[in-house]
Amino acid sequence: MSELNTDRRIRKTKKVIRDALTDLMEEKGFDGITVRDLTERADINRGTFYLHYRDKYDLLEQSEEEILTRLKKMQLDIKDLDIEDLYEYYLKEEPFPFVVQLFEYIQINGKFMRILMGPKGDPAFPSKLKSFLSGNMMQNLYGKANGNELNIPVDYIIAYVLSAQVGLIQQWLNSGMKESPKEIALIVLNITFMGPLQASGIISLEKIKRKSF
Amino acid sequence: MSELNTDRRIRKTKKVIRDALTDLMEEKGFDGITVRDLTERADINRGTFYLHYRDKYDLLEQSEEEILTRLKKMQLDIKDLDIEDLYEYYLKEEPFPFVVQLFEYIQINGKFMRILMGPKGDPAFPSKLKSFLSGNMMQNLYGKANGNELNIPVDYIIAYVLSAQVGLIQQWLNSGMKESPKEIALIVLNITFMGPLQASGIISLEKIKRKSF
DNA sequence: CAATTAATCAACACTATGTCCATTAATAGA
DNA sequence: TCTATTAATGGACATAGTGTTGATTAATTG
Repeated sequence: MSELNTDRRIRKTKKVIRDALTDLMEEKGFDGITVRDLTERADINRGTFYLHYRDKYDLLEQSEEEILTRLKKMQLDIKDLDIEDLYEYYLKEEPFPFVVQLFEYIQINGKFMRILMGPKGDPAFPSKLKSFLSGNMMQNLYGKANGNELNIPVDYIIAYVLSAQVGLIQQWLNSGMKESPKEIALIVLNITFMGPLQASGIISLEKIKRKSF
Repeated sequence: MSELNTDRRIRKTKKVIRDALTDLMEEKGFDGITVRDLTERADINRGTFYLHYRDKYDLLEQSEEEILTRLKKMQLDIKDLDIEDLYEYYLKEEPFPFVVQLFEYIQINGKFMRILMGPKGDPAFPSKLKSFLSGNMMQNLYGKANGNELNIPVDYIIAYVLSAQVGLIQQWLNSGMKESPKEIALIVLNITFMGPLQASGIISLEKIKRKSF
């Protein structure tokens, strides 16, 4: 409900504060920012800041929360995602719709998310993004991945995939979002399914097979 | 040379400050820490801190730098690493020695690195670690990965692999370093070579082959 | 147009910063 | 063991940021 603020002044104030946050984070990093910095940059009275946020941490949290809750809203219809469904898309060489949707939304908040996940950003945000992605895609992996021949603990598989996917998002943001959401979603699908070395053609699929298999 | 400080007092002071940094970062996150906090926790005079560090950022940077330069020292003998060499290890089911060495060193600084890369840590450290890993392992991938059938830009492959590997390191640290450096190095090798879904047995190698190939 | 409420301004006590200086204590080397 | 050196201490300083308050001004809504 905090979105549907009726008073134009509040909307305007919150906007300039958040714009100031984005810019200043890029310049000096989040923990180099003071409330003074924010209000000077936003050209508002310092007291006004405290009318809306408890402190700079509250501002950051609210800004992140807004992004994550909107992401969660688009997630509802794919709760019972199966690896076989994904496989169908892989065969059709089509990106999975949810992932396209995800990148479309990321694109909207591109600048802020790029900074948030960058070296001057919030060290907690990648974890938050991972646990969002995890909620979507990882449930049924748990079951299927047990008892694999190499005995790699499932947690490592999950950590690998989540971290890699966040890395792809970061690379996309840092390189200026040149690919369309569809294109980048297809890249994600292919690398994830084939593995990085196979998808890039560095190693052929045949070479992977090992004597022991 | 800053390591070989002859004066015992300096060594002692730096140690208690860095221990305080580690503990306080775990408790309240780096940017919640004040110099007062540090010196109270370390039980030294506040002025003493400024005898050794310019501010808390200097302390963090020196602490990270120490870890990274030591890492770089062990890296020298594997500069001309080839993907074929790695492939030999993969076939022999043996971890690559440098990676074992890497995890042995990480283990020594386990607690600090875990916190540094965690949600209360330094958002810049994962990038630093990536660029270290990149210096080692990525040069010759650039050449080989061009002109792959899927036309995935090489930067995405690299971002994927680096991010995934950092994710494995984090998972290892966060789960208490239960696997030996050899074991975790082998896990890294297998997942990287086969891809996560294949290594975990979720998808068979045969299924990956696609009509278009 | 009137009632409401957001934004401003100035002031407050408080905490942290980084830098002094004089003094004390520990250390290394002769 | 003694001495010169230098690290650590304790206290003080100006400066800057924090979060809150109360009185005042200005914008917004219905």
